[in-house]
Amino acid sequence: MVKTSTLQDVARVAKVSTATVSRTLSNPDVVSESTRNRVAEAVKATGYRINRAARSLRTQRAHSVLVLLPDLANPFFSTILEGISRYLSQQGYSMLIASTKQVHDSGERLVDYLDDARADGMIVLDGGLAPHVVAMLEDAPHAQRVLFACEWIEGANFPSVRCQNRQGARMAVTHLHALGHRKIAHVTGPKGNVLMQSRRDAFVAEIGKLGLEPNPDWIIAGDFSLAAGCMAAEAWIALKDRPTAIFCASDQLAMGFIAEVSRHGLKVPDDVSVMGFDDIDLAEQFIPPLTSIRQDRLMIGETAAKMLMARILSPEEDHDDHAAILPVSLVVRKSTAPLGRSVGSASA
Amino acid sequence: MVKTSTLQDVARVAKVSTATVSRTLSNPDVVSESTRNRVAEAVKATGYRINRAARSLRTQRAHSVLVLLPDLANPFFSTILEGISRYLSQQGYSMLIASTKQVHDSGERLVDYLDDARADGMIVLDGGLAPHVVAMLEDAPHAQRVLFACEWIEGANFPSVRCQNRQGARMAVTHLHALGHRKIAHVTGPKGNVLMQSRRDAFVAEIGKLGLEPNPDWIIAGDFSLAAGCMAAEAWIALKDRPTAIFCASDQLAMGFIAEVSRHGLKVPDDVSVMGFDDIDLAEQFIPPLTSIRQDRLMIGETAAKMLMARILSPEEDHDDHAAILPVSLVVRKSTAPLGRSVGSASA
DNA sequence: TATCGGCTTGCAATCGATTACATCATCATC
DNA sequence: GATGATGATGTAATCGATTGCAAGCCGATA
Repeated sequence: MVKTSTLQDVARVAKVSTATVSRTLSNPDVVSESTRNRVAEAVKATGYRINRAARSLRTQRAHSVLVLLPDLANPFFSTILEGISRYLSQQGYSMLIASTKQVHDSGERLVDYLDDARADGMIVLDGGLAPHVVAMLEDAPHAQRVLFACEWIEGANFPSVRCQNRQGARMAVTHLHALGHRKIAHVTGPKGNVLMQSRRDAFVAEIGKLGLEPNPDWIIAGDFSLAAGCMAAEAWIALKDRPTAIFCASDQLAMGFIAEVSRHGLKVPDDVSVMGFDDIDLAEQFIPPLTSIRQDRLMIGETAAKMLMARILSPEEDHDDHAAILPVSLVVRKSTAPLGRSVGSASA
Repeated sequence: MVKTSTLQDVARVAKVSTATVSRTLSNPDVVSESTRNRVAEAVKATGYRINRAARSLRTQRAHSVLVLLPDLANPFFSTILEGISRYLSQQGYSMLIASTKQVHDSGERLVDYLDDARADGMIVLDGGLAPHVVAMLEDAPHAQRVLFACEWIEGANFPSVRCQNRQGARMAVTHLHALGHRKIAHVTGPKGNVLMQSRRDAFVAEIGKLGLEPNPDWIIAGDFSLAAGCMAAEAWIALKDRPTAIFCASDQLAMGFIAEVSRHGLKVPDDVSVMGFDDIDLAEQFIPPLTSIRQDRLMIGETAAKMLMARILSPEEDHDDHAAILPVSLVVRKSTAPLGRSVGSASA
């Protein structure tokens, strides 16, 4: 922190009281035009910058929002952050970042961020919070200030921004079915994860709806990671009756899957069609370019920031937008292909 | 921000003055044990949380650091952020994030973060700041509070954390040379970028040192992105005399390059060896797994945070660690192979 | 002319924590 | 018993901005 001029300095130069300067800055309509000009000049002359700590103390507003990630190193979140930050900075708010793991390890409590005037609200991108942490957040008056994005907590009542996970899974199955595939497998996300559940349940439902044979062996447990994708590929290879198409719950899973089957000399999509979920930036450049379900991560971020800011700025108001469900779309690329193009001929 | 109990409340419960409570919390040694216990109990009873805005106002310390990225959506930075955040939170500091582009677009000035008491210092991951922005940062007393990581500003005097870019480029050339390659190309980073310059210069120097023919056509201008990698591949394909190995200035470039040559029916590493720089998470899972120069991004982040914190906590002291140069290492995977394994036979 | 309302502006309290300085008790020393 | 050192605690000013209230000024109205 660096010494700069204060309201007092500006007031002295403009020959008015600090009250007038403050009003000029935050509510210009109530001061006369001549004063306004004088103050504006004084501000320029002194290079005045408001002291946010002082303003926060007085107004009880931190003017910043905490974004909570399960894992900072996961590239999936970066575009969401971009969206959040874009809206926040437009509103004069700053973005604090922390990871749930780190907060936990350092012995801090999440609610501290709210309680100690560091943040006015938080956007949580982690549906895996421990129950006692959730309980603290649910306690009034914190609950008003918390919003979940992407993931959420089953049974809790926080506002949230989600994408159409079930719809995405349905689109995936429909796509593979339309290509002629009848034996379709699913590699799931991590156990207990709400996204994993939504996508898996919708997958199972859609399989049933299309009259396809449900086979428990064809639902392979994973965890969204590249490594899990590799392991899923091993599991798939070991199957006696191999599905011809795989719907992975994340792009990273799909990439790991493809990498591993390639190592075994199998080709995608010739030997097996594989698709992902998320449409991360790299999906397009992967070899083969990945068919995926696209989420608009920028919009997720912006929507989340917007909803939270609305609640922060008018806490009294009844906000009826309790959950924003954002659309997903199917992006067809090269990792999925019609059944029979070469399957059967090439079981290496 | 949410109403909580204050120092006053604790003082009342513990039947001491606020001064004593404050001392107990920040400098326990100077209060008697009995008082200390009484205060501790009162803190627990009231659920007291320090108000950071008030503390910041009084101490002139924001207890947070701004991290400035060129682009939030770039996954390269996420692990660095993890490293920074890890060290900061350990020190009781928070991490603010902004992108240079956004700050610029919103009309804010970077120095405002320092001037308005939002941050005590900043870590800049963008070497492409406009000169007038750099000039403002160089002005005392800001300069003490700014540190560059990964990239830096040529000619400016900020402390910085870098990795051995030149050494990395040398290792790359040596590796390819050892595989028998004699015609080696380089796809560069963006024009004007300091990393691009370091890597390119070291590349050129090493080519000369090994007695290889320098060919200006074999230095292809890129910009670290996937798309640029694709375009570089086009350029390479169009060459009459094609180099047999390509050293790309980033992994994304290498991935784009490989994707594009694959689309043209060429194989990596059979038809051409390609390697990247950075060793991002995905490099290992790419097909083929990417040979790369590894930077320890977690350590870059931690080191940067540590150096900056040292300067923030004792600004008087003379810090002699002006630039930390972190080691890189060669990670050999499947995208590079000995010359002649099949080159020449397969110019499809 | 006295009164009133509207518009501007100033005074001063306030937000919550820190800290220089003063005070007080205790105990050792001469 | 006076003196002073030591340690523990309290008093009150302070950081810089905001805002309720009061006051001053103006012209309009009765």
